[in-house]
Amino acid sequence: MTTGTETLRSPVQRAMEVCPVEVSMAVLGGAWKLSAVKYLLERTHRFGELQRRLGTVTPRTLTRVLRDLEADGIVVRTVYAEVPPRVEYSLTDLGRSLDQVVGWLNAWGDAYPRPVD
Amino acid sequence: MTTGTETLRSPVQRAMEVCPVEVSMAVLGGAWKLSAVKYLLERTHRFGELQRRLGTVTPRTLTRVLRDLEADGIVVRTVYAEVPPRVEYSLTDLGRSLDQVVGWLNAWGDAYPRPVD
DNA sequence: CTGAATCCCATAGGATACTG
DNA sequence: CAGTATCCTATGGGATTCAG
Repeated sequence: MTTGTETLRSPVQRAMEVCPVEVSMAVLGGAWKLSAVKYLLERTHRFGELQRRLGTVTPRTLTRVLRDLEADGIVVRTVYAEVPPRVEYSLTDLGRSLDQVVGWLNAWGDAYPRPVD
Repeated sequence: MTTGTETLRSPVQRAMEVCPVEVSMAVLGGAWKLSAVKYLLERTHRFGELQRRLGTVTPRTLTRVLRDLEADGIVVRTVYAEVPPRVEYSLTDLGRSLDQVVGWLNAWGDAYPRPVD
């Protein structure tokens, strides 16, 4: 399985020099990224759909997040030549391989202990 | 299970407003963090041991990483009143609960496709 | 040995406004 | 609708030096 890209983003490159877990974090770390993947595991989404489901993300940030995920081979972006424009985001095989991980991270974060008042 | 702390770091607080996976990333995201946890899952480490095993981390950064993990209830720091000083880092129950996740993220990062030359 | 102090820079990510 | 463009700030993280 390949990413479909020839050049890796520099954070991912640097992570590879250190440890496999760092590679995972270089690809998946950062705000909104795993939430977006979580929704895309559910089904294909349009840009506006993702924005609404994420709640408070700005279009600029969401664009960057999706572009990174695309560059890292997680997401595929499909543009339809229509008016008004329609762009759909879905997961690659590599993206779908995150199913288990996302499930566990979601469960772990959900069980994360809230401090007592 | 509680963190032992009363106040959460602000990134974690903000993540809680969004999604459980964001909580996980707020706690585990960032350079060196998961690598440190990975080694601590193996056994207790002294500061210098961790530094050497991580390879190129600076003491300043490693200190911040460990302090964050401590504040988030993942790591416990034990200071021995000796000369020269000895400080040992180990995992809390919450930290050990990351065993599976770290294993999976390590495997996923290891299998992450390198681009063809 | 285990940091703290200081300095520095790049990046992440929000706010706001605009466009094909 | 799906972004760009511009501006801004906070913070993450490295380099280097110093200290108990």
